Amino acid sequence: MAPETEPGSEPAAQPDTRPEMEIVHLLRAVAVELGLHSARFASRNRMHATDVRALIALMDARRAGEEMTAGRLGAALGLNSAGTTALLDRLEGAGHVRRVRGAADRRKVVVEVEEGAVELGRSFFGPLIERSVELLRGYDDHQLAAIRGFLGGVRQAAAAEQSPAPSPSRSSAPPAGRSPRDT
Amino acid sequence: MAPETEPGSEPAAQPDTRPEMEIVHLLRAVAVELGLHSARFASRNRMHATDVRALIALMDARRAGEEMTAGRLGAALGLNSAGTTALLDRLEGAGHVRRVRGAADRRKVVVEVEEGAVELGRSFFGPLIERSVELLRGYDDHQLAAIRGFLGGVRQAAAAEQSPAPSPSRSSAPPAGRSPRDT
DNA sequence: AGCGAATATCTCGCTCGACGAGATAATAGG
DNA sequence: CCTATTATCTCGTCGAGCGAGATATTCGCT
Repeated sequence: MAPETEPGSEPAAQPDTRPEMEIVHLLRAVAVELGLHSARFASRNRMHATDVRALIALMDARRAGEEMTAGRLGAALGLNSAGTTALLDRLEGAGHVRRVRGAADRRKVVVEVEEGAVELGRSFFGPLIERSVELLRGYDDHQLAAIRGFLGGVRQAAAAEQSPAPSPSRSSAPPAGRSPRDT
Repeated sequence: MAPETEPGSEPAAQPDTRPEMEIVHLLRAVAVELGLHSARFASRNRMHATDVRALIALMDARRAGEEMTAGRLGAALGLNSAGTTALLDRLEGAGHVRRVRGAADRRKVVVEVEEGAVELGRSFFGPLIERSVELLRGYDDHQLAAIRGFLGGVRQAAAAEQSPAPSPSRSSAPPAGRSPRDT
């Protein structure tokens, strides 16, 4: 039967000592640490987690050359329209973004990141990115392939995990596990 | 002048095309995906992000054979005592944990995870962990060392990052980073 | 053109997680 | 024992995000 490990205490299922677990926990630790890093950036600039996620989404879009509308941003963050409006009010009030009426479709509100916010982000996340690149330079192609493969595999596993309906998955993953959307 | 990339649009600083950036972004994507995975677990079980983090902290402690008190848990999550009490009320109400008065020090409240919650977590995160282990088995020691090294390095970089404590700007930016703690 | 349906965002009222301040209970020290 | 300290809980409040619905703009159909 199950061996007791701590008399007088919980069963405390034995730990799973496979050597691979070390890396699995390490990955989780990195994810947590990156989250805390963002949180630090947030509170340091009087923002909340959502605001930071929004800025990142906006910069990603900018980098990709696409314009980000209020609706798309809200969808990307899993917020409904009311929450999105509140988010934009906050970001705009803080001077991080600017609302611009859509040129083609004037119902839309295109959200543009202020140069200052970009700079703010770069100054905070830049060093971490540089350090990461530096670390990666120390590995050969065989190793880089492993890192890529492992991260890509975990990402897929975490993303695809138990989805009952294997319907056409849009290119950039929908809100996942969430879809408040109104209207 | 900086070369224009998109006429009629923002300056949109050019993308940083270094090949290492692919992995950097991949790591970020994994972190995001793991976060969403937890969020999925949370909403599927009518919990919030904090509740899941709490359960994880509790199970980590359990695995390490330490007992987790209300105070230590709150500190680990960055909650103040009021928030911690509310959190425990929620978790206990949902039947995921149990409050037990400290045996030695009866002021303390030891939080114990119910077996059902452990099972719930295992059934949700288990497959992802198994898949990760499986992926890792496909690499040789040289590659595993790279994965470990990279993740460990990024973790350190994200954790240690800039904390020079410039000047205690009390009233305006108190929570800075972490440790609300009251008392 | 003209009108109703669809779409994009905003406004209002509410819920609930988290905070600050302080109350209560138990322990440790002299 | 009496006081300082520690651990948790209670109470009142703030604010992020939700649901419902209002408003503005565009699209499709006849």
